[in-house]
Amino acid sequence: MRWRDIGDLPCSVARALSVVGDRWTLLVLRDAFLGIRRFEDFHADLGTSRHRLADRLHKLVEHGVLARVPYAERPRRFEYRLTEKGRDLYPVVVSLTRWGDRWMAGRDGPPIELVHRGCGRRIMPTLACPECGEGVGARDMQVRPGRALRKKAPAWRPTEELR
Amino acid sequence: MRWRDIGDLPCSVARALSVVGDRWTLLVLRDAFLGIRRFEDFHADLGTSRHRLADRLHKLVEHGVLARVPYAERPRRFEYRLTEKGRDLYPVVVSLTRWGDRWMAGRDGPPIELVHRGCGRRIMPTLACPECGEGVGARDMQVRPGRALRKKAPAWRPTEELR
DNA sequence: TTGACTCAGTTCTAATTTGGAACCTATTGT
DNA sequence: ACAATAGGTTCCAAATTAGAACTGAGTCAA
Repeated sequence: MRWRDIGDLPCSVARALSVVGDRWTLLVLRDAFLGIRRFEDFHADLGTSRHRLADRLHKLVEHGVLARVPYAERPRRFEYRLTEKGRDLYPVVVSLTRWGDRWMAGRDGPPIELVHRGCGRRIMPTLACPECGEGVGARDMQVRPGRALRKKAPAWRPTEELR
Repeated sequence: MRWRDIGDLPCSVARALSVVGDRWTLLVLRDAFLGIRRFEDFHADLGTSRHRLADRLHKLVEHGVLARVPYAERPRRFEYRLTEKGRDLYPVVVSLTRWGDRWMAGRDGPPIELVHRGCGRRIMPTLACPECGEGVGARDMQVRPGRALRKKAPAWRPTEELR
């Protein structure tokens, strides 16, 4: 299977990765969440080739994750801002940050820290059940096919448990 | 900058992506969270080349995300199981699922559904503050440099807000 | 005891993707 | 007139990937 076809699979992870699963794309988004908006700033921060960067930015605009909005006329200049769809990728970036902090940090600890405006404390957001509020991990969740899958492939049977 | 050097950046997202940011790797992990453990099963489910698959599995074992454990002698056979480090990537996979469900699902809705064992309800886990329990999004969090960065590059100044 | 089959790979080649440097265009500033 | 700035595009070499074929160790059935 070719990578460009993964977006057609009946799997939300695959579909999400068809948008953000390329090299650099999630780092572009990390920068966007840090407030970076302009081509030259992305380029300076990422160190990727201008070529790749232009391609990634345009692809994210195509997918509606970033919006290309003018910030100057004469000469016309654009910047790239997160849309709602883009901001909604925050949990992905935070989850990667959290994992990197826990498993890949050097002796000096995490490179950045996050403060929750709501309660003022330094925290790293975690996954929780929106109904009962409990924190959840892989073992707390059970999978079952949704309507889309029951329709297409009624025989599909996910394992009882995530392990 | 070459992709193989991103793990050296003082950024937890970059370091995490140096392990799971390759094509297919997060789909391998999705399968692992669905209970898939054997080479042939991964291969059948993913449709990637055996070549790539073998490479990705071994790389994940090297990084301690999967463990290669024997499940048969004569002939010796191994399966790949999530370690604690691997299970800790659950939030990344769930966040991608959630985003894919919201923004990329077809008319029939999400391909799979999750049930929280704790409260028995069908939910999709969300990000929350572990201290106060509030759900959090990009705009609720503020960034500041951690000790590692204050030491190395005291002038580094993240933007006031995530937008 | 030959031959088919299973599982978990490895090897090879062609096609695709990437990285890096150089170049382009419009405008402003000196 | 000349350099600088911002945001790209073009080109090519190098790295990565996809797909098919092959390997090897052991089992099973006739």
